[in-house]
Amino acid sequence: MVDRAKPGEQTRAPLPGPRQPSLADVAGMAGVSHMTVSRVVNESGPVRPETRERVLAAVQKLGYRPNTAARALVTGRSGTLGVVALESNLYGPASTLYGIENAAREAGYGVAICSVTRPGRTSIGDAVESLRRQAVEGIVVIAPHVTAGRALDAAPSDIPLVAVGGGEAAPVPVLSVDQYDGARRATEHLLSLGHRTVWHLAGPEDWLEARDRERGWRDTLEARGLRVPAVVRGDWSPRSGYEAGRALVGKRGLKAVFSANDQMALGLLRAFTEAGIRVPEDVHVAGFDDVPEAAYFTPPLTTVRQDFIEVGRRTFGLLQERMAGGDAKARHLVPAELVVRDSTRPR
Amino acid sequence: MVDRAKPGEQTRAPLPGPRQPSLADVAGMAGVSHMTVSRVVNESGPVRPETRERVLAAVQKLGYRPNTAARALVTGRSGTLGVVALESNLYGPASTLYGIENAAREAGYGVAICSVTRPGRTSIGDAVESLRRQAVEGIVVIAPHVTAGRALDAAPSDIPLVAVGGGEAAPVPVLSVDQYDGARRATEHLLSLGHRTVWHLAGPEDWLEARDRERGWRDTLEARGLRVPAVVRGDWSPRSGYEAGRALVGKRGLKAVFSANDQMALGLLRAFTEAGIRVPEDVHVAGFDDVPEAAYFTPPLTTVRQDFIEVGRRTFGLLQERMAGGDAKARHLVPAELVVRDSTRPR
DNA sequence: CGGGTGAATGTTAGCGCTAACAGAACCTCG
DNA sequence: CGAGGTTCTGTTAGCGCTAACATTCACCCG
Repeated sequence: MVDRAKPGEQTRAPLPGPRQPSLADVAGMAGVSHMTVSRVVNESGPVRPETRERVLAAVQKLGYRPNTAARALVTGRSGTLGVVALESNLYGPASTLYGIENAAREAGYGVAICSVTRPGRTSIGDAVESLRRQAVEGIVVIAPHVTAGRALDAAPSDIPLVAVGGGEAAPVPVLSVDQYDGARRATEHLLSLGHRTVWHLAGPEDWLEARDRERGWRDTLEARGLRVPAVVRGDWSPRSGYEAGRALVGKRGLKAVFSANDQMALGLLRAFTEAGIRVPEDVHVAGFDDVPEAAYFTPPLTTVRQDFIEVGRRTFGLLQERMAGGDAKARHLVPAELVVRDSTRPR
Repeated sequence: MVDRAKPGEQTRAPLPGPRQPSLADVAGMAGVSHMTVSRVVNESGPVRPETRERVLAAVQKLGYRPNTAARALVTGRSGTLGVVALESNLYGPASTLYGIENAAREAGYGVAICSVTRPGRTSIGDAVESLRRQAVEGIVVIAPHVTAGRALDAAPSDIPLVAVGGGEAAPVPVLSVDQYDGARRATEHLLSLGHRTVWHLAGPEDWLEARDRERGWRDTLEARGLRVPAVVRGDWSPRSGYEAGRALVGKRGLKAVFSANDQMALGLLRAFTEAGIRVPEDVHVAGFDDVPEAAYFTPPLTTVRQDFIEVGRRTFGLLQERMAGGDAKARHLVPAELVVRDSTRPR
């Protein structure tokens, strides 16, 4: 399959007015060759200050803007990166995207995006392909999803590609927050309050982050020889947290719950409130993410902060390295930080 | 000022391996001219089925991918749109972006983004300029901000540009949710519960959305000859809502509050809870946005839903129209919908 | 059976730019 | 003063593609 999209074909009016000025136009006005203009514009090669002035004046006057297509054609570099974003309206992915985009722009790159709703081997492959058609020089896949990991197995090897939050086995460099350690910290914090065990409201099974967090929780309990309660599973949404909360109400020995994200924790709190269970008096609750709202939940939520902006910046760095020829297959971890609030106030 | 960014200049390794296959390569393998290949690939002009087969096979075998730069150079069309996003990690903007991107991709366009942290005439201008350097064919500015509106006054007229949530006076087509009407509905709903008046926690003064919501609230009260309490102002964040809530506690006649967004409403709820004021028993609260969390606040929040995905889709439609030569300067409104929940349960 | 017709294919030019080299102008120094 | 730099500027070619026109070929019809 090859590019068949012909955007706006029928609808487009003939291009308006006189075309954009070119190097030649500027050159004509400044009385130099187009090559001199190119040198001024790109600051490549020596130009007499006086000549430069004339050229710059002409550039200004004509409103000259380099034609990226022509430049890309001859240099083979488009100056654009691509980002594949899964569920990009979620807080985490959106912030990560933001971080990447900022870092990229500072380095002089443009960013093209392609979002995917339902993950899967094909959809991510399609997204990558769609970006390649836009001639991106490198790709970041924001896809903390198991199938995403599998999709990466089939990742093209002829374009630099890095992933955020991908699995360990991914055949590409991966950067992610240390979910495992974050979960461990949250669980230990809950245990430090004197509980016999900690329940876990996990995220969807096919999300790597959900798995890592669950593993961190489980390992912590097991390392201490504590009972590991059955996992309750949600889908990240507040609604699923609410439903899980209703299911948890009345469980014997329910004293501490670690939710795999803040939104589900919110649902939990809601369900507990409705059932007359008080947090933190009766049950302690911790979340994950530290969304801006978390500090204002009822009660304010103890949670694990992920610095998404930092993740975005470092991801870009990783991609840049990769584009420079480095082929680190390594997995890079950004530490997570426990933020203690009222939902785990000691009794 | 002209493009001076030279991405990855020093770091970049010489391009790896043999270059990407070109039309000529495919042509050679299929035993036809490059022009025939072009026709097959673009489905332009007649090609004998048998020839097409051969060409397609060669395309497949070589992994041919059209070179966008070359195509853009000769056609003058890049197949890319640009989106300037302000605070793109907020729920609303992120969702809008998502909607635009989806609609654009379906129509065969790629999307380049450029986010801006602090708005202002220059920063938005810079963003637009940065996108133009990426040769986008049209631009959407997501910037529900007053200064954004002003920046749009200086918008270049030689590229199709539309805005989301811009002011009425903007010299470009604007699409937005009907903030005024939404605020009116929320206020009337609160009044319908039998209150003498409704307090308002407004958003930042320099946001158009904040202004429209405030106006909707004020007009509703004034139309009924009701007392208009002094506006309390926040910055959209839960924290500012919390602070506003503390300021409101103890005000005489505080029975109903309309918050300009859900996050601030969350802060309000928090402050009220801490002060022993019960919602909805003592005070009624309504928000704006209907973020996914709103239904799970304590108590679940009555709010005004904005369909951001729809906004995104329609914005793209507007831009497409504009690119086709239409020059509707009109302002398009998407209706907002009141969602009633427990925070305004009648007493 | 010649000439018209239309479908299928090929040829050519050029989009705007940069790389690579070629030339001109100016120095420096023995 | 001229060989041998240096600095500045110009010329040429070609990136991969599509638009426009040119050509070929098969076929139909009077």
